Amino acid sequence: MPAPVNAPPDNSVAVQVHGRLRLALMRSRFRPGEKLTLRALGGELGVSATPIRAALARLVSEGALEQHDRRSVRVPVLSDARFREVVELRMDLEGKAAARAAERAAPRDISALEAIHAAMTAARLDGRTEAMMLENERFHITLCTLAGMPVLLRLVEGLWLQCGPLNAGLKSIRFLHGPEEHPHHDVIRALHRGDGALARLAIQRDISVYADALLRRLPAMDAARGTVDAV
Amino acid sequence: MPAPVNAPPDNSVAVQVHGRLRLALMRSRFRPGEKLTLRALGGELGVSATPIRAALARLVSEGALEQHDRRSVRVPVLSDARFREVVELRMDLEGKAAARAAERAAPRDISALEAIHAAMTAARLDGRTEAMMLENERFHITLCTLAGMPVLLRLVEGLWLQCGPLNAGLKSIRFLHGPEEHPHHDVIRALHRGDGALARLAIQRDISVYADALLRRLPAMDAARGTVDAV
DNA sequence: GCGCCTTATTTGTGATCACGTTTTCATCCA
DNA sequence: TGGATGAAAACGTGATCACAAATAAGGCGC
Repeated sequence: MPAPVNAPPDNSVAVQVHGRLRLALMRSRFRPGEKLTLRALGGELGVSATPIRAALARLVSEGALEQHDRRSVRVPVLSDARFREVVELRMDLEGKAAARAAERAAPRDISALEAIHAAMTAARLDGRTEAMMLENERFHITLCTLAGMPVLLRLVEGLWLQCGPLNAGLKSIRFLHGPEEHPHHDVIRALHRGDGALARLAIQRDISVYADALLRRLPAMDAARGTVDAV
Repeated sequence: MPAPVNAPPDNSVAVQVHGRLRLALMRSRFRPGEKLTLRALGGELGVSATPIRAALARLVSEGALEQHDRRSVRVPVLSDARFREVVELRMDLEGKAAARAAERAAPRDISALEAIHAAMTAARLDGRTEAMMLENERFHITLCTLAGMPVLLRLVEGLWLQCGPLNAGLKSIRFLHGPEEHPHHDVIRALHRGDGALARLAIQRDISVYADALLRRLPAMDAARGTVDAV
C-alpha cells in the first residue's frame, strides 16, 4: 500500500507504538542491552519505520532507552548504582507527593486509592503477579496525582519507567509482609488523618523494603536471564 | 534536491535542530502559547519536516513543549503555580545534589566551579546579561554533575529547560546582592569544607532569592510581551 | 449587514525512496 | 587452517509524496 488509507481509529500510530513499547519495556520483553532496530520493530508491529522512529526518540528522551552512539538505541542495563539512585530519588519525590496528597486528598480520592490497593491485594492472593505489579504502580502514580503537582508527577512517572524493566522477571515477592501490615495501609491511614509527615514515611518505607528485596534478588535474576554483554 | 547527498558533518541534523530549538526556547525566542508548525520551522532552518518532527517530539517528551491536542505543539505558558512548583522541585533536587557534591568534589572540580562563577561575575559587571545567565546555568548544572548522580542530573536539566523561557526577558536582576555576598560563594565555601548541609542550604537560598525576584517581576513581564491568549 | 455553507489552503502523519555508513559474511591467499 | 579482504546485506537518516483532518477564506441567501 502506498499510503495510510483508513482514518486513525483512536490515536496516532506513533503514540500507540510508544505505548506498546513502553509496556513491553515495563514487562521486560526486551533484554537489557538489546539493540532495537527500526525495521525489525516495524515489521513486528506492522507499521513503517516512521512512527517507530518517533516512538524511540520519545522513549530516549524519557530515559527509558539509551542511545549509545547514534545509529543504535539500546535497552539500558540499569546497573546496581543506577537502580539505587532511582530508588533514592523516588523516595524523595514520592515522599513529597505523599505528604502533599495527605493535605489535599478528598474522601473520594482516598476511596479510589483503597480500591486500587484492594485490587492489588486480590491479584496478589490469586497469584496474578503481573496484574499485582500493575496495580501497585497505579497506586503510586495515583498517589502522586493527588498531590496536585503535575511537574512532580511527570518526574515520578519517568523514574518508574526507568526502573520498570527490573520489576518484571521476579515472581514471588509476595511474602515481604502479611496482607494486613502492608505499608500502603499506613499511607491510606495517613491520608485519612491528613498527616503529611506520616504519609511520607509510609510511602518511603514501602519503596525501601521493596527495593531492598529487589536488590537482594538482583544478582540471581541477572544470572538467570542472560544480559546482553555490551560492546 | 531529492535526497541527502553530503555526509553529516558532525552530528545528526535532528539533534542540531533540537539544540537550536532548545536554545531558542531558553532565550524566549518564541512567545508562550505560540504554535510551532513543522513546515514553517523547516523553512526557517532550511531542512525538511522530518528532523523537525523528531526534535519537537523530543522536546515534548522533555517537557519543554506541550501538545495540547495532537496536530499542534505549543510553547507552554508556565503559569505562576507551575513556576513555583518547578522552583520547589529545583530546591529539593539541586539541594540534594549540592550536599552530595560537597562530599565528593575534588579540588580541581571546585576550581572549575569558581572559574564559572568568575566568568558569571565578569559578565554581570560588563552588563552582558545573557552571558551571565548562561554562566549561572552552567554553575548549577556543573554542581549537579559533581554529585555523580546521572539520573538526578537529567531531572535537573529538564527542570531548567522548563523554567528557562522565563529567565530570559528580564534585564537587570543584577542588584539582588553585592558581588561579594553572592550565594554561590557560600556554595563554594561549603564544598571546600566538605559540608553537605551547608552546601544544600546555600544553593537553596540562591534559588529562592532568584525565584522570588523573578516572581515579583513576572506580572510586569507578562504585560510587556504579549502572551498569546490560548484558544 | 449578518450568518451559514461550500471550497481552498494549511498542517500533521505515515509510507517510501535514495544515500552513506556500518556490520556481516564468505572468499581467498599465505 | 587462520587472518586479512572484498562484496553484500542491513541500518539510520533526511527528503518527498499522498492523504485526512482541521482551519481559513469566500460566496450565497436572508
